[in-house]
Formats: sequence, C-alpha cells, structure tokens
Amino acid sequence: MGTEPIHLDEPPNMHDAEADPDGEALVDALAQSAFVVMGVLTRIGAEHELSLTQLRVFGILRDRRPRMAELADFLGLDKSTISGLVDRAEQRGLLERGKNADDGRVVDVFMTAAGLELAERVHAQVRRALAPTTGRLDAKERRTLTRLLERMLGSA
Amino acid sequence: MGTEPIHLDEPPNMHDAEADPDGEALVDALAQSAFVVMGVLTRIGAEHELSLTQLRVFGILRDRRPRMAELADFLGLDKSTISGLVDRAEQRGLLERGKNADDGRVVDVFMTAAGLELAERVHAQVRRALAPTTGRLDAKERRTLTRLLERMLGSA
DNA sequence: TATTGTTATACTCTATAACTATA
DNA sequence: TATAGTTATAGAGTATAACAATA
Repeated sequence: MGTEPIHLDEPPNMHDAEADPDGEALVDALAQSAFVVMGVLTRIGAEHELSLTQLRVFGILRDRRPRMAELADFLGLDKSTISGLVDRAEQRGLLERGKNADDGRVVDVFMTAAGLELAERVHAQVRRALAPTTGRLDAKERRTLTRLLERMLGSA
Repeated sequence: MGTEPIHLDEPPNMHDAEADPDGEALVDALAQSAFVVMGVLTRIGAEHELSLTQLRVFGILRDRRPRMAELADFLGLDKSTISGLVDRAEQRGLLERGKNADDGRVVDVFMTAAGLELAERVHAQVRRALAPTTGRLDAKERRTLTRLLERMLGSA
C-alpha cells in the first residue's frame, strides 16, 4: 500500500461517464466545502474574538434551546468542554443558562439578544465573504445546490 | 473576480416562491453542511488524537507541499500557531519540514508516508460515517450535488 | 529594511477524573 | 445507584509581541 507518490491535482479515476455508487466523490466535495467554510468562519470569527467552536455553538443555538449534554452531542465534544465554553460566552453576555422545570439536574442553554445580534452580524459577514464562491454558480444552479443540501441534511 | 458591493444584513425579500438571487439560503445550507461534517471530523479525529485543525492540515497537505505561511493562510490562522501545530505533528512522525532551495527563509511542509496512511484511514472512516447522510439522496442526485460543489469550489 | 519563521507568554479549547446535586 | 453538570488538572490550540536568519 502506502508507497504511492504524491500526485498533484488529478481528479480521481472516472473513465466511465459518472460512476461512484458509494458517493465517495461526494464526501470529498463535502469535506472540501467544509474546509473552505471553516477557513472563512475561523478568520471572521477571530475578528470578533469568537472561535470556530463558538460559532458552531451559535449555529446550534440559533433556533434551539438544548441542554448541556445535547450541545456536547451536537458538537462531538465532552460535556466538561461545554461547561467552559458556555462559561466564557455567558460572561460575555452572549448566552445564558436556564433551569429546566422538568428535571432539576438539567441546564438549558440559549442565546441572549446581544448574542443573537452578534451572530447575525457575523452571519452577514460570512455571507459576503462566500459570495465570490457561491457566485461561481448561476442562480438556477444555486437553487439546485441549496435544495439538494437541504434534502440531504434533513430539512425536509 | 466579482467585487460584489457590500450590502449589510438585508434578510427578508423573498415573496416569490424561489427567489434568493444572493444565494443566502445557499450560504446557510453550506454552513449547516459544514457543521455536520465538522461534528463527524471532530468525533472521528478524537479517536486518533487528531484535532479538527490537524485534519484540516491533512486535507491541505494531501496534495500540496506549502510553506508555513501558505498553510497559515489556508487555515486562516497565525503563522505562530502553525509552528506549534507542525511541531506536534512532526514529533508524531505524521509530517515533516523541508528546506526550500529558492529561499533560505522558507520552510516547506509535507506529509510522511505514516501521515498519509493515517489520513487515509481517517478518510475511510469519515466516508462511512457520512454514508447515512449522503445516502438520503439517490445516485443521480449525489452526482449532481458533487458536480455543483466541485464547480463552485473551482475544481473545474 | 523587509520578509519568513520561531519563541515567550497568556489565553482559550479539550478530555479525564473526581466531585456535587438531583433522580 | 444512575444521571446531569461542574471543577481540577494537564495538554493542545491560538494570537501578540519580540526575536533570529535570510533576502
């Protein structure tokens, strides 16, 4: 296996018109897309002293009020990590902890007005930063791409 | 190279069924997709003691041999951060520093065989982890989605 | 002088283990 | 006992400022 030399930019073996039944090329494209988005989020987040992880928290809390454990699960991080993450954002007034009425052990998390406002500013900035990229597709292609992503992600 | 005019947060202007000429919904879908991929990468990376950032480095070094500054630029991070990042991965034998013949100040970075092997293992695992997600689309849709992403990201 | 990268320092991010409080 | 979350600790990730080497 691994003695393969490094071959620069060569699109993988698809001599047949369009094979790839496993969606391997799709996973690569999704990963590459994620890397590009992460780069933009990292850079813009830094301008507001927000880490990539904090921005992921914002994305989740935008329309949810999860408990700590759920937040950890969404992010793929340990619950102890979430404690510190929420601590710092709470000290900045960006989000808050709340009691859960049903279970005294549970802590719910939600954004403050200030947090939502900052999130929206960042969001608009990200939109502008990605415009040159999304603009490489025409309007019809953008709609198709959006629809496919939404379906894949389960928005429907 | 569109120098798009900067229009600050103007969300609601889609009374028509499918308008969105600015691709705002697309940016949201791309961000959500990136969040899902980040969650998977974070979790699987942790199993191999690789941070999300290390995986991003792997993704870049897969088919490139950049200098330190280029790596920093790709990642949206400071050059001093890259020094530590490369230090630790180099100590694990996953990548190496190399001299640049043209400019004595420059340090090139590239993966070792062991690094490429590990990257491939992680890659296969990510592919499997995302299969249920990509599998929500049929084969034709997957090909369309792949093609649109690749075109948008400049692979063509 | 300007540029490339490293180092020193001070944070944030992260997981593990031990802990408190509630169920 | 089991579960939800916090805290203590240690190490990785990160930026700023100061530094050395090269151009």
